[in-house]
Amino acid sequence: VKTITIRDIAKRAGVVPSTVSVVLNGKAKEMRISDRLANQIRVIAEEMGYYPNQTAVSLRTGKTKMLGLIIEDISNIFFASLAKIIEDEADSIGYKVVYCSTENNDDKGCELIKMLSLRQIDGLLITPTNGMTLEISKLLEKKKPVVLMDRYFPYLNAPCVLSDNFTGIKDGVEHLLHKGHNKIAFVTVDLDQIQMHERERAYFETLQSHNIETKNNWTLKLPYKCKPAEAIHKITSFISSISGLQAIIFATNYLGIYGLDSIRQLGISIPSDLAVICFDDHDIFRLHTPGITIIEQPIKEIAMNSIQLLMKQFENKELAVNELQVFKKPKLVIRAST
Amino acid sequence: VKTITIRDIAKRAGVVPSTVSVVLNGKAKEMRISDRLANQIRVIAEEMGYYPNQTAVSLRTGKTKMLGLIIEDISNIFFASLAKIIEDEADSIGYKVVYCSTENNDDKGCELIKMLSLRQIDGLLITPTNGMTLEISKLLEKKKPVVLMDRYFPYLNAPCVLSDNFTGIKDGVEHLLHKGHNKIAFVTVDLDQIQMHERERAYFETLQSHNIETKNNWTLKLPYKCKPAEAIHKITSFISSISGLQAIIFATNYLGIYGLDSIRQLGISIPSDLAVICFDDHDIFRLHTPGITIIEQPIKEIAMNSIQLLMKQFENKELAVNELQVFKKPKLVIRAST
DNA sequence: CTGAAAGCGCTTACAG
DNA sequence: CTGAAAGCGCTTACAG
Repeated sequence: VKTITIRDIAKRAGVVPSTVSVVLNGKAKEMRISDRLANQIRVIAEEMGYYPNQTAVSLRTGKTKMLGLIIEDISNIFFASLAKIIEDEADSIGYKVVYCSTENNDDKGCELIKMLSLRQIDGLLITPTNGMTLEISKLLEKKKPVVLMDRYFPYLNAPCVLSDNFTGIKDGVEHLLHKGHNKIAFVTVDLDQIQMHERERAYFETLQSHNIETKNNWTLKLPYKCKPAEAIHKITSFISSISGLQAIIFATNYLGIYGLDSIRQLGISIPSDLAVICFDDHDIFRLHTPGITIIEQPIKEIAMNSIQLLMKQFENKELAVNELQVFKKPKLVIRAST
Repeated sequence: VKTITIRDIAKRAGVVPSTVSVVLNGKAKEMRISDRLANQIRVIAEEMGYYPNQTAVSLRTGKTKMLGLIIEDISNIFFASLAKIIEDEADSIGYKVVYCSTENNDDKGCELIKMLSLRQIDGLLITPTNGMTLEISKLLEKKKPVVLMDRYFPYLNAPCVLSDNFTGIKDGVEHLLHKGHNKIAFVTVDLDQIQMHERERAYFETLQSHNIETKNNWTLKLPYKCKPAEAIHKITSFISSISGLQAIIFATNYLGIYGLDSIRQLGISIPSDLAVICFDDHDIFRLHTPGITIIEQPIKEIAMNSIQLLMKQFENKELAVNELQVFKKPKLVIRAST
């Protein structure tokens, strides 16, 4: 099956290919081509079922109308949700998106940036790993449109859109304090990522600013990629090790799931009025967690804002300083308990 | 920042661009280019940080090394999991993947096929909606490599890789019968998709083949995109409407989640020994469902097999008849109860 | 108003 | 062994 090109149409219309190109790109007026001829060309193109070869267009124009989405893991519900909103937004401006998972592996992440660059991707949305700093700074030098999401590098002048992790946890802590819970534990994950640091910092600083006692052994740091059984065990013994515990904050929902489930599953006796707050990634989990308070990630806001920042770069607009680091505040959602 | 092309290297090496191309494509031997020169060219390319422009390669060769993944919704954990495995598999053979969500909308699905085609995508992996039949048959005509996943059209000769939904439910039913449960309800979703029909058929036929009574009002069909609250309500009253109910099968995990959660959440009194089986999509859910039996979707097998079938088509191999419709059997996973 | 030409960066058949 | 040329399908600056 031969594909229809601009030449085929030109031949049929009795004009030269460039005329067809001009018409089909809506520049007929500009080039003062008669309406009659322009229309005729459009009709023929339609009849012949012509679609421009995007590869050829890309080679010529240098634009692929494709976005690269580099995330930790597409099968993770947080990133999958992000991916959906990004797909929708990209679609609305005529872009398709190529996704790639870093699996939090620096080398893989850097490789992905290279791969996508040589495919002439127009812009990159990245949830970076720490080891990607250099590669990202190269992109910035090349003026390649790029937006970091969810994580950022303090010393890199890259546009980024983030959860306001600090305020999220701060709000959570203050919610608990307001309810009269002063003895609050904190469960997090041992990941050297800025967002995890921010959450931990918020936990300590908020309590301190309210003159509430904090103790290091009220904090549990689970290894990244901790096996569920191990996580459950550690969380359980952690909880029972603190007498008079009134509340617990899970700094990631991943742990939250294991944690809450573990509690139910093992039937551990914890105070039935233990207040639980969990940093959350997605809607779906809320169904499973009656009685807990969710710090809801502003996924939609992050995704939409990221695309906007990318578009500004496409238009060669300078980003204002206050657009370089955008913080989207999580929302506290209180689930009715059973 | 100027990008390095084959010409720059040629100039530096004192040869003509085609020589560089030949060497860099590993055809130096073939073209009887001296090892010394070949090496020199490779070194220069390396030094200059050369990467071939994929767009140009694509235009010339007609291959983009990109796959299109058309699914219902990337934010759905089933498809996200599929997407991850497909990403990995594609990566291992040097392909990137562009994803698009149909949202079960026929028009959108057809549009996506067109969009991806004009981007010269090398092959398509599709979980089709019913209305995509025509567009897919066009692809087949054009000999465009395509594999349908998870769903298929009985009258379309397209390669497809599917869950063996019938056997999955059949195994589930027989598992229940074996345990001595004869009064089994079935909760499904009102979607005109072949896999849902197969699951329902398996429920009825398996019971009938064992001479077990079935009644139509032991089946609940929820509307697609039923709101959680509504689903919970319907499932709850459905369960309590059947006296002496011994077991229940959820034909999708989506419902399963709502269903099980609803039971807990509303504290409805159901027989504590009610056996529950749920068609499942992904690992993560199993954590939430102690005591139920999962019919586990063979996601990994489907994804890997699909890529293989696509590759065969890339190599212009004819597919054997038994490769045209591949059924991957779900696995029964019995979760320890609390 | 319209046409001829150059060129995006590459690969490959062809000629020496 | 190596080089010159054509061409993938398009867009755009240029010339009439």
